[in-house]
Amino acid sequence: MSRPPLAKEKIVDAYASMLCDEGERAATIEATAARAGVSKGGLLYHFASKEALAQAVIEGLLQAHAEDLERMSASPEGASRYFVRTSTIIGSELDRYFLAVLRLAQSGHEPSIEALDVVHAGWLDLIRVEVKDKYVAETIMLIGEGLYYQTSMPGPWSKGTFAKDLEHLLLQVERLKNGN
Amino acid sequence: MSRPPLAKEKIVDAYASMLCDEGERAATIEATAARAGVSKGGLLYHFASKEALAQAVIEGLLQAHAEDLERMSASPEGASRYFVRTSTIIGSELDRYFLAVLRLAQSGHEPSIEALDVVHAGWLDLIRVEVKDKYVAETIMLIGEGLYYQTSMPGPWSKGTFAKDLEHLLLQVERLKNGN
DNA sequence: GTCTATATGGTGATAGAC
DNA sequence: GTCTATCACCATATAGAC
Repeated sequence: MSRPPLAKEKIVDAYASMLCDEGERAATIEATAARAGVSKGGLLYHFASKEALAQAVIEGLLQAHAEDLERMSASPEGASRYFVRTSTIIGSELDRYFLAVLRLAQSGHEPSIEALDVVHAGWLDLIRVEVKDKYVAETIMLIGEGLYYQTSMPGPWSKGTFAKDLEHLLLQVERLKNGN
Repeated sequence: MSRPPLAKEKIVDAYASMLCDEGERAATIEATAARAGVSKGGLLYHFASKEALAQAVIEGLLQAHAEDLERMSASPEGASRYFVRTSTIIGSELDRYFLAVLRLAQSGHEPSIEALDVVHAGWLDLIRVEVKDKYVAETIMLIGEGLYYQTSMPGPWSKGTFAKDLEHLLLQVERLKNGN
């Protein structure tokens, strides 16, 4: 990373944001260029094709994920609580890249599908270090996943229903872990 | 319903399948027509615009959902177990319509967003009839949601990891319900 | 490094034949 | 009810000016 050209990063970020907010259909090269503040030709100088742009988003996800795994394993609250809690955080870099790659995966983009597999496996592995019972660990992971998908959903119901009950949901996670 | 023209139904089904399998980008009028076995013009006789097609998919979801709620509340195993268990079933009519509307919602389609809110609220309401504790009910719903999103994911990891542990996950749901 | 201009093909929708 | 032909517009990508 060190000092990558500013324009490149702005373009990748714009593309990821477009994918999250408006979907693959709307995430055209021209719309991405406009959001990044460059022209179509300017964008295509940095990324020769749309596929190259997708690749950059995937790399952004993998890097943000690696940093997240470090924070997660170092977290005093424990991996599972960290995972479920941060599932309600939308707008972070990790979150935007994850959602963007998810959109690509959902339209059949193979490299994105593989990247998401790696990311999911990484999270579950860390939860299983803390929570020895395999099925409890999986259940906790599913709660976090469900929470994440609900939170990242556009509708008012999805946005409001679970996120405000986070503390209570974390209590249920504790119950699962401790067997009471 | 009784006896709706066969062609119309085949077209809606083709559009929903395209949305699920290939995403909004690939779900063009022409591709949908080809999958349904009609020409572009033939499709546009039944559905004057793409928006009309989207509306039909939403109606299909709401109807399949209504039927699902009936089965869910009549289910001897209980609403929550029914909900989590059926979250791993992919390929059903309900599943395809849900996923299709989800794709539309994720690209910002307002009517789809509203329909999904209704569907989610309907499921949670029924779970809460069985599971009195609000937060336990929400947790169970999240497990089902997480399971559903993992199962509907293209990658091999997502497909295999949780679905085969379904019985063990249902056991965790019981633990949450019964407080042990 | 960034722009404009342009080639080429896809995409939604209309008109009208059968 | 279904088709072909057609239109206007949009998307990706290239070429070349600055």
